[in-house]
Amino acid sequence: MPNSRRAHTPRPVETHTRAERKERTRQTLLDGALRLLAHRSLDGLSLREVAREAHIVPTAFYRHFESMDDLGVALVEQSMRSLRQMIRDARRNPSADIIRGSVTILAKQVRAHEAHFRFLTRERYGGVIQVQRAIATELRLFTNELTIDLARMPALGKWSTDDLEMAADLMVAAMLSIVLALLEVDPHDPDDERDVISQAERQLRVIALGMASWRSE
Amino acid sequence: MPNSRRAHTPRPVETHTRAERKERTRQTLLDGALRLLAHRSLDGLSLREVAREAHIVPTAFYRHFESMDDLGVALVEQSMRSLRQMIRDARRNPSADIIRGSVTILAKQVRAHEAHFRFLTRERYGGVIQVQRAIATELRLFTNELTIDLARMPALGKWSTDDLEMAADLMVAAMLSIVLALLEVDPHDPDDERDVISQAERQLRVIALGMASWRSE
DNA sequence: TGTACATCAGTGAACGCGCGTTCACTGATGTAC
DNA sequence: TGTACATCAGTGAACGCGCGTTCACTGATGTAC
Repeated sequence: MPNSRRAHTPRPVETHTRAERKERTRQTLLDGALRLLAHRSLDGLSLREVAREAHIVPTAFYRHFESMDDLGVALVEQSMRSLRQMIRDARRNPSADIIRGSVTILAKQVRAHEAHFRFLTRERYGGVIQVQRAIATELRLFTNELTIDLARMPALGKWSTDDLEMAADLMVAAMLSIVLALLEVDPHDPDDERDVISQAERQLRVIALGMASWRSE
Repeated sequence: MPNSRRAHTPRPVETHTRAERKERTRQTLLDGALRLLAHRSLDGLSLREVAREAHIVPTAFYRHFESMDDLGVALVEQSMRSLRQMIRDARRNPSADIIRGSVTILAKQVRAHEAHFRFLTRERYGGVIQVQRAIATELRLFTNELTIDLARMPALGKWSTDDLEMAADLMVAAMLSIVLALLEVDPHDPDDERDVISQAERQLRVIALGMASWRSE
């Protein structure tokens, strides 16, 4: 017996439970929004555009999000998963050369989740206040974790908390500028990308050297 | 004899030539737009809002700018004047402690032109491509000048151009993150501001120390 | 200095459009018996 | 397993609104003589 359902509900695929279908549509909305945000900011994106991109009627949007701001926050959460994954990878990294290893992981994650990183860097100071706050909070967590990692290093055992934070903050600033450089580089010019990575490594090495000669009070 | 002009043309002030009046209105539009951009991005700002803020009918906007994008680029140019002024101040600075002097100037300029710096940092990755390009170009010029300054320093005489650029780029990244921290700090909490400035100085000192131990190939 | 005409910054009505949001609805999926 | 009812993701018409842009205009300022 062939499928007798009418084509009212879109995409009569193999997943049939309501919850699964709903989750699928939600993800379609998020993916579509992220696609539209590649070259624009959340501020200039309309609910109707996002619904259109997801092949859904505008009113159905409300079954998934209260507003575009709400969707923005969900997008931050999803993008942050990429960021956290990166940190976990870097932590697990047993590489002898920590700097080279970290930059390699950074570059790989940025390439694998370009849209997410583009969204995060753009909205960090972009517009919607809730979104900005969500990003700021996550970045502060990142800096705090790095501070703790630094505190555990024998060479920095005598540093003041203040100085550890200062150093972690500087390293995060350097990494952010590396992320931005990676996103700006022509993604299919391996030479340019190699240059950016080489410069990134040297910048982090300069910071490490500076930390080695630093005398914390 | 009292002023016999009818109140058709707004604000019958002492400047009477057409050119002066026009320039004044143009500036009113720019100032109003900057005010509206304090907490939002250019992408979400409408022509009619800007006209309203300047007490002008929407159609009169076109006597001054072709479009909102055009106004955006003009705003970049104006904001960049603050940035360039800062660089000139820093260059002229005969301070014994270059780092402390530079950070002081940076903080002063940011406080004196908060709206400009807020606009620049927000739109750097914000939306309108022309605006982004204008900002990126100006920042590259800044980095290039700093590279030349570094090349002139005796201690760095043997550095490769590549490494000089790497170091200048790192310093600019650090300064940008300082600007962002200054803009985020509660502007009327002098303690917070002092902490940010102190951290900024130490970060630049770490970089300087690192450069001192760096062996350029 | 006075007159006649040109310029042009700002006006105001009008347009068609996409927007966010409301509402009553449909019909497939889920559940209780 | 079959039936009757509840749930709810998605529909489609409708709304009022602010938007960018056009157009013909006004009247103060500028210019030529």
